Order: sequence, then C-alpha cells, then structure tokens
Amino acid sequence: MSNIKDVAKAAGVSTSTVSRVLNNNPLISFETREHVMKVIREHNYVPNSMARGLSTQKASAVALLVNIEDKDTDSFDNLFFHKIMYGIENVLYKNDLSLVISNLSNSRSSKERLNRMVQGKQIQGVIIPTLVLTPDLIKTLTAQKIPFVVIGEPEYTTVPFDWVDINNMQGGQQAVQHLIETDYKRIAFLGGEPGSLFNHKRLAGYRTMLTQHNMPVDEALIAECDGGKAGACAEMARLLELTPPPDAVICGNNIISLGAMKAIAEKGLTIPRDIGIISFDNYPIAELVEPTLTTIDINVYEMGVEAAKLILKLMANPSAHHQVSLISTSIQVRESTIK
Amino acid sequence: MSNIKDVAKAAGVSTSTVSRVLNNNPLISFETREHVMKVIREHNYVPNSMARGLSTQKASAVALLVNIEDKDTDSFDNLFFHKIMYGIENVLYKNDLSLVISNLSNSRSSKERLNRMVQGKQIQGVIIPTLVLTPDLIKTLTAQKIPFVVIGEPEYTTVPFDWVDINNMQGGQQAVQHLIETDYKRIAFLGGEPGSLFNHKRLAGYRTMLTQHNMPVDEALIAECDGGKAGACAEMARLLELTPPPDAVICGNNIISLGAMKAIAEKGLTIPRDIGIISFDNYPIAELVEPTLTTIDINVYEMGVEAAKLILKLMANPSAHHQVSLISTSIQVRESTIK
DNA sequence: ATGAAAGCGCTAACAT
DNA sequence: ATGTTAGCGCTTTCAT
Repeated sequence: MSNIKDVAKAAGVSTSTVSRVLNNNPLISFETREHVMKVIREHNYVPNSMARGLSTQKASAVALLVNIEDKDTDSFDNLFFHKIMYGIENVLYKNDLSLVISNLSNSRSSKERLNRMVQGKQIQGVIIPTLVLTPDLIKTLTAQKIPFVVIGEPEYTTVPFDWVDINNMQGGQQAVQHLIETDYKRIAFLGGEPGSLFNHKRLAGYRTMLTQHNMPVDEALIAECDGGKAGACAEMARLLELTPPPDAVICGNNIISLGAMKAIAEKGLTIPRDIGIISFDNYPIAELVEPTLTTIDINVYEMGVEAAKLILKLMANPSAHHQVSLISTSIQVRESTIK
Repeated sequence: MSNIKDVAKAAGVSTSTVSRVLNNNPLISFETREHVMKVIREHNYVPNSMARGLSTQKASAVALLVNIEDKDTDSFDNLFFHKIMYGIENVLYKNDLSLVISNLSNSRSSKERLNRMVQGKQIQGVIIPTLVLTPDLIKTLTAQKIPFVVIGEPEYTTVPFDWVDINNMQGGQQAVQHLIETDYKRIAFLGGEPGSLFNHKRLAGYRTMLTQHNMPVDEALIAECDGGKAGACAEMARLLELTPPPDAVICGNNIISLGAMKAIAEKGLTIPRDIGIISFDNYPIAELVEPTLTTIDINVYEMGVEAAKLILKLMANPSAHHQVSLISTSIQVRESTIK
C-alpha cells in the first residue's frame, strides 16, 4: 500500500504537488496534473483519511444520533428512520463524508459521548431526530459550537437552529381536499400523539382547507387517541355515534386507521361506500389491509437528503444563518376513498 | 481544546506517560496514573482519534454495508435491519469503535468504494448482509485481507468466513412442536422465497420434528409462494382443498400469514378453532391482526450483537479460525394457535 | 507552477 | 517506572 511519498517519487514531483493534485488545487499545470493522476491510478493510491484529517483538523464523518432504549425500539418509526438514514448517507457519500450511527442511550451520559466524538475529532457535525433532542443536548451542542441539524420540527427552540420536517400542514390540507373532491361531506379527524406538534399542524391544515371550501369546522368531529389500535377503535366508535355521524375520517397513522376500520366494521358500515378513510404514512400496512388505504405519503428519504444538505452547509460555514426545510407531502389514492 | 502536550506539561510528566495512562499501560505507577487522570479530567481532555489512528495505523470504525437500491427499499426487512444495526452499534461502542453505514449502491463500483474505505483507513472491518454479498465482493475482501462478517447464512462459500444467522432449523422445529402440543394434527408449511436457504432450513426443522413425533410428513402439505399476500392466499386456498385439509399452517412471514388468513376466511373457517396458524417473524403485524398471530420470534438485535463480536475477534486476530454463530429462536404464543 | 520543510497529536521503540 | 525522540501520512506556508 503506497503513500503520498511513493507517488511523488514515482511521478518525479514533490509531495506537495501530489497533495495539490489530490485537492484539485488550480495552480497545478494541466500536464503535471494528468501525469500525477496517472501515477496515482497505477499505484492504486488512496489518501490516508486520518493523516488528512489530522493535518486539516477536520473529521470526515457526520453522526446520526439515535436513542433506541426509549421510544424507537420495536416502533414502526423505524421504517421512517431507515429511509431517512439512506437519504443522509447518499448525500454525505457524494461529499466524501461518512455516516456514523450513535446510540446515545448506550452511553452513561449522552453529553459526554457527544463531547468525546466531537472533541476526539471523530465527527464534524450531528443530525438529531427531534425525539432525541433535549434542552441539555442543545446546550452542549451550541456551547461546543458543533454544527447540528434536527429532523422533525422541535418542540422547544431556545436558540435558533436548522431543522427539517414534513409539511404536515400541507398533508392535512391534501387529505381534506381529496375527501371533498371524492364527495365526502362530514370529515372527522382522528389524530395520534395528542399535543404533538405534527398532529397540531395537520389539524391546522384540516381546518384551513375546510374553511377554504366554505365547510363548517365541527369540533365534535375532531378527536385524538393514544396512537394504539384499541384506543383508536374506541374513539372511532364514539365518533360514529354522533348525529349526524362523519362520512369520512382522517387518521394519524396506519395503526390508528386499523383501529378505526375495526370500529367501522363493528358498526356494520362499509368502506369506502358508507365512510371514507385516509391515513397518514404509507407504512406499514396501507397496502395490505382491505380495502387498501389511501394515504398521505411522506417522503422521508427526501427528509434525510435535506437534513444532510443542511448539515453540509453548516459545516462549510458554521456562522451561516439558520434554515428550515419543509418536505412536501403527496397523496396515494387507494380503495378506501374511492366510492 | 487541549492536547496531550498540554496535559503532560500540566501534570509535570512526559507525553509518553500520558499516553500510557490513556492506554492503560500497566507499567505506570498508581500515583502517577491517578495524578494524570485528574489532570485529564480537569482539562476535559479527549484524545484526538485521528492522531491516534495515524500513529497506530488503525481505523476506529466498522462499516455496515447495505445495498438500498435493490431489495431493501420499502421492504419490511428494514425493521430487522434496524435492530441488527443497534445490536452492532452497542457492542462496537463498548469497544470504542464507531459504526459507519455505507450504501454500496450509491457508488459506481462497490469494489472501489470498499477499497477507498479500507485503504483510506476509514474502517477496520466490515459487516455484510448476505443479500449484499457477491462473489466479487468476497474476492475483494479476501484479497485485501479485510476482516469481514456476514449476516445471514451465505449461499456460496468459496472461501471460509465468519457468519451469523438465526437458527432457522430450530424455528421450524419449535413451530411444529407448539402446534402438536396444542393438538393440531395435519400441519401445513407455507414458505416464502422458494429456494432460499432459510426456507430450506425451516422446512428441515419441520420435517425432523414431525418425524420425531412419529407423524407422517405429507409432501402435499408443503407449499411455497412468492412472499406476497396474493400469492400466499392462492396457495393457502389450494392447500385447503386437499382431502383431508390441513388443520394448521406454518407461514414464512407476517405477509404470507395475512394471505393465508384471507384464504381461510374466504373458506368460512375460523382461526384458531378450525385451523391454527403460526408465523415466522414478529413484524410488522403479528399483534395487529385478528386473531393476533403466534410467531416464531427472531432475536435480530442479538444477531447484530453476535456479528459485532465476531468482527471484533477477527480484527483483533485476523488469522483466527472462522466461526459461525446461530441465534436461537423463541415462540410468542398468541391467539392464532390457542383453541 | 513547483519544492522544502514544519507541524497536526499521538504512539512506541529505545534509553535510562 | 518514566523520558526522549522518531515517525505515522498528509497539508500548507513560505520560498523560489
């Protein structure tokens, strides 16, 4: 395995010239560049990333933080997480950076672990799901001047920072729009994770779109559940007792939809004839149930891509002003809303 | 941010002494060690991983390879992958190593990318899902003497290497054992991914356990499908036409189970009274369907842990003889098999 | 446009 | 048990 010296010697130039070629320094003449490149290829030379990092004082990795002990394990969120991860990796790779996964829950103190990674020059920037973010973490991050980007709109924002999220408001609007277009009149909203920001935003979209269509917003049609199937079923059953009952429902996720479908079936109603149903998220079961579920699809891969782009900008220019990136939702029409 | 020199000066010792303390060198006296440690803490000193790596010629990361363009995207395998990843991370973390995720499909040539990572000293070892493994990759890996571990029993083994997998044979046996114990008599086997090694192994477990209970192995009861819901449903419908029909079925995964359940319902039969059903895998819907599914649960987290342990051994001693690690399955009894 | 040389922060062989 | 010193492989300033 050859190093920069070998290449320099073989090419009959100095190591600095080779280094300049490696780093696309424009001062190098065309001929020299071509020649050195050829020698590099012949020697199958790959620069040592640690030597480079040591010299430039820059790590060549970005960490994606997770906290698997708590909310994430066994959760379907994993599916999103997975795609986000690949979005990130793809962008980083193209910029000669690598993605390292760090599970904060493994460490005694997440603060300490983060410190070790950053001070130890293992990583240059951090991407953090909003679920993992804590005020304490924010403090460490800003104190250490570590570039970081948050995935999912943060609940608290004591200091400004970059984040990326799905455009949940738009999602709520699309759901209502589609239901109105397919001739549903009384649209219920069955959200999960009450109090969560994303639920709030979707609801806001729901309200604005109804209003835009000159339809009344009936607060009785707005319900929340814990996100589990049983709770969703109970809540949906309650909604169906209203007079008049809803003829469509927007569910916060696939599991909630499943609960709602159960309540609908128990009431002897048929989807989509008697009642339409539209679900947020395309996972894990939208296409497996009967009827298949119309969903507000969420391009989580793209969310990863955007997060990576934000962190790249931030690392290149730590004092750049902070940005927010919202990813558009799209609708996947399936059987549950087509009469 | 302080370095080893600052610490040495502040502690009134040489850098080598500090280095020895850092690396738990036993030659250091108790007093010196304590003293230096104190100074290290006071200075909030964290060794620079690149300098260390450059000096020791060792990278401090292990790569987990994926190939997201092909089979993995949108697949439920993601859920497994996720847990495996955390198993790996957990072990690596405890050994001061970090986990980097590399998507080979991003790169023009996976061979080249691997080379860059290893020769560039970015990573020290590689963990590869068997789906991503190719003969070409094996060649590169062995030629470069890169320590690697495969997740999932490999289909081809031109050279010996380490791998870890679920004990699929045991899983097949457990399924049959449980069904027999709960008094089912004619047990069908509906596998997915025909020709796959894991299906083959589970089937072998099925056969041996039936034989062990002095029950006949009726080849007519053994079926395969493409793994999709529709195919599974059709195949199950066919099985139900047999005379006598099966009174239990072992399905290759949750989706297949869903298809089988549909066929069973269409035939007017009730689970678990008329027919028992047991599924491999605990994801994504075993607990969401009705009745809930008894499953052969697969401890994928543990698979990650084992994979990491294997790669650690291999990196510590590249000429260690190769090992195989099988993870035990366990049964999760739910409604679908309890009459 | 290119070269010489110092230095990034650590480890380890050698010396004491 | 501890110190001295020479690298590890690269980048970068300064010279030319």
